[in-house]
Amino acid sequence: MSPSHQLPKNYDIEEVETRWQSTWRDEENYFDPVSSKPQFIIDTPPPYPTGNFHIGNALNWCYIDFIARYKRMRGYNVMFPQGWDCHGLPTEVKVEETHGITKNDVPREKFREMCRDLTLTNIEKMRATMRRLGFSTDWSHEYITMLPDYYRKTQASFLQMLKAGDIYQSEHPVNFCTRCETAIAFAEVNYAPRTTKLNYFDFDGVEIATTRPELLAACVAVAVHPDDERYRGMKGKRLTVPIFGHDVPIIEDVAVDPEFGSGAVMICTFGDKTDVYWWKQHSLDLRKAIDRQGVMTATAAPYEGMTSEACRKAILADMEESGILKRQEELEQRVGTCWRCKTPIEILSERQWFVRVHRDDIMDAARRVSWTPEHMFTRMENWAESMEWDWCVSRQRIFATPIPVWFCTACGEMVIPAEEDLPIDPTVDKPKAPCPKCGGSEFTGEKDVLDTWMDSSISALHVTGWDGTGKPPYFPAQLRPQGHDIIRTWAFYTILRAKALVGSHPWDEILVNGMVLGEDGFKMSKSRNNIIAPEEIVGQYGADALRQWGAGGAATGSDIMFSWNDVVAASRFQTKLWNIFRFVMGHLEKGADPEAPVTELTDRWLFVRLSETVAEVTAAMEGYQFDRALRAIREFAWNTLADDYIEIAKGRLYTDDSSRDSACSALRTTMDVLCRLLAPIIPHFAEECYHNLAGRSVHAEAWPDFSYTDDEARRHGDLLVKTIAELRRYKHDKGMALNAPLGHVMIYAPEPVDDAGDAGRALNADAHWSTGTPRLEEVVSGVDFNMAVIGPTLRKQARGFMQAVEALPPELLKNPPATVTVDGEEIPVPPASFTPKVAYRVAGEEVDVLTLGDVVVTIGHQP
RNA sequence: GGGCUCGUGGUCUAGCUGGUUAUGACGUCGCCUUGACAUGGCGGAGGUCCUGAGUUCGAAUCUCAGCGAGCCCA
Repeated sequence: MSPSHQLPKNYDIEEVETRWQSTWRDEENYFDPVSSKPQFIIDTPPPYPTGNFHIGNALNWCYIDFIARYKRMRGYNVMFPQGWDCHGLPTEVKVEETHGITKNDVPREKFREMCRDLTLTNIEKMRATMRRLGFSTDWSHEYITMLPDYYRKTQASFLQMLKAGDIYQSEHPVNFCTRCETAIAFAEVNYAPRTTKLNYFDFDGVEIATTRPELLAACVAVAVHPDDERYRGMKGKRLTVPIFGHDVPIIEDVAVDPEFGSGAVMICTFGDKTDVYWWKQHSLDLRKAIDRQGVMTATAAPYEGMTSEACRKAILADMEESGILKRQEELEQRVGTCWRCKTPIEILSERQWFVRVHRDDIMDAARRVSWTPEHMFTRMENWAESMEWDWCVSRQRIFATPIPVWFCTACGEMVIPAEEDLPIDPTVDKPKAPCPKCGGSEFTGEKDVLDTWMDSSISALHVTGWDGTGKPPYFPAQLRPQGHDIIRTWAFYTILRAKALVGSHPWDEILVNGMVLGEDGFKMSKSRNNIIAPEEIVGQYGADALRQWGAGGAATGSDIMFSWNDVVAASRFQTKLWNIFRFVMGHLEKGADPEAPVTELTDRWLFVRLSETVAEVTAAMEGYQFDRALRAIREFAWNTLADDYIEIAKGRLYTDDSSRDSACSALRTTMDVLCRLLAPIIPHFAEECYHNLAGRSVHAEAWPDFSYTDDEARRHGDLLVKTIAELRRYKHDKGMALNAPLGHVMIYAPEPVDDAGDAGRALNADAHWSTGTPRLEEVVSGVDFNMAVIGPTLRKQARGFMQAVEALPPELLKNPPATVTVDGEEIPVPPASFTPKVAYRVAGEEVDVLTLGDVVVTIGHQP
């Protein structure tokens, strides 16, 4: 017999999920600008449109979607926008590759157009994946940073900060990638280990150790530690630089490490960050030996025109030949590299644009944000404390937001556009008025463009309705979800910009998610061949299974290993739920009074458990602990509902008894609540069930407000479940089938229990409850201590007390004395500090006896 | 070198403010085709809770040190 006449036996994941995805309407997820509900705006991460929505994105978006759906059910006016952070080098590189050109082969605007075309194609691919994962995105709040509507705001934000003095241009050493031919920010520098040679050579009589001999031409001083006896009295002397012949001073500085190399270091402009520090501290000269392409300049003649690599070899060869190279040592070092292309960065002094970093302001704002997990705040703090230079925001690239300024050709005055004229491209557009200083009409547009983080760091302003000035109408956003890998960039810069432009923190809360690792425990990468694409998972097990993996795979915030096991377990859970649901629907279809009250013990017990589950899941969702939420739901559905409740109440459902209606009501309510609890995590499955149950969409329903207390039902129900479990074990141990008939069963409990016959039907036995005492011989076999009472009450005497109690004669264990003797001292026996363990012996009758706590069960041998 | 996180049966994992059968999943072994489900049910085996010291009547849980892993930064 089919349990339900309406529902198919198998849950067809692909069919159900795609059916609902084509049924749901985008409008259902739109933020309502005139709603009276409290707002919940999520400042979602705008991914880089690579064309692949990878599994790390998927995890992040699962979290966001759980929250968005949950908050909607809790009555919030939710905004779940979708941005695309388009600008940047990878797209330029891809375009160059695909078209077989370099950026300078075509006009700038043509190149940008190619980049835009590629980006739009990629966005389309990623949108498709996102839809298949069932995210409740508000597509009416999509933003694309490369389009005029958005980069107009980026330019407006630039001008506002420029006018406020928070942006300035200056010649200053910057990190420079010679392959990308652009300046980059510290946040874009990664450090990679590498083995290099430390070269010792004779520098006009002083031994110097350096890893960068090619920078000899850029040497501007030699530094030693002031306490270093070897160089006592050398300060102020001048040395002649080998090969190049210019003079440099000897200086003293405590930052020199006397233990490293020879204790004397040559300062070049610039070998590393420390050189910049010394250069500033001691007002040294500037000698540029390497240019933007990484090629030696005229300063480095006769090595001019060589790459720095070739120059290094040539200089070392020349040093060796002239006998000044003394020896070389292997050295492990960590070298700064460009995060996009892995090329070692150079530090070049360049005219660039900078954003002022007001560290204390930023940290004040960061402290007003609630961080989950809390320790992620420390990362922000550490990063802010280590910032030494301002944020370099200019880039010498093409596909990016143009810096909207011109310079007067005649007098050099900087001219900026009016806000209403934005967006502009200063290399194409012209100022509308002559130069205010000299009246000149010839201008040069700024060719530099902005760091892409200048685009994405105003996302919080954009989604809260910013139009380029003033305070956004919905500011601040409620939540920023993001990965911990971009705390030093996106989170840091967003706080910086919100503080600078609006004067306050951008969001109330930030939820930081972990990284997804491959099944082997390592970061997913092509070289390890451990990449799993979301499409692969969805194709086999569906979006809901992937979402369950995201919810349950790890505690929110910690890194999560991908595991096919978890996905399979997730899909099995859905199968189990589907069978539960079919079973329930089958019984509801057979007819049941929907208004019938829930009266029977087992049914009321189920409600108690359901009520506890709702409380637990709600608390977990409030704290973004999706793993706890899912675990509580699974535990309830699989163990409490399926294994315990249904197995016990099943027999009653097949009767015509009036108590059947009570069970049907309990099941109807339970399925209703369960669907709502599941809705944020597995929206397709929950929708399919709920529609069959209630004929409406579960996603338009409120979060369940189910609260039920019934102490008696809880006590008696627990007793019933425990007793039946024990009798199942009894049958199992006897080698009986679980549905095999059992003889006369008497359950002696301390309180009268009315189970409506459930125990008898579940056990296929003639079962009766009694408060009497079985006529059995009772034997005290030991004692159970209640440490939660004994520990705090007796402290150091606890051990002695327990020994004293164990020594008591059996009859005193059943009727405890007022005091016991511990170390010769009479101490009072705390109430409820122990209970005797009681065993029962058969007294004449041929019965088996089971004891569980204070319940005794006797089982007759034959029916 | 500094900071952060973590170290629990074969594998992955829960265990937040300390309390005596340490959770679950996968795997494994045995029994059961019971009127929702064999993608199932019931039961079992399997753990020095990384190591050492300390605090405590009591430590997987708190403190310190060590070892190891990952991430971030110098």
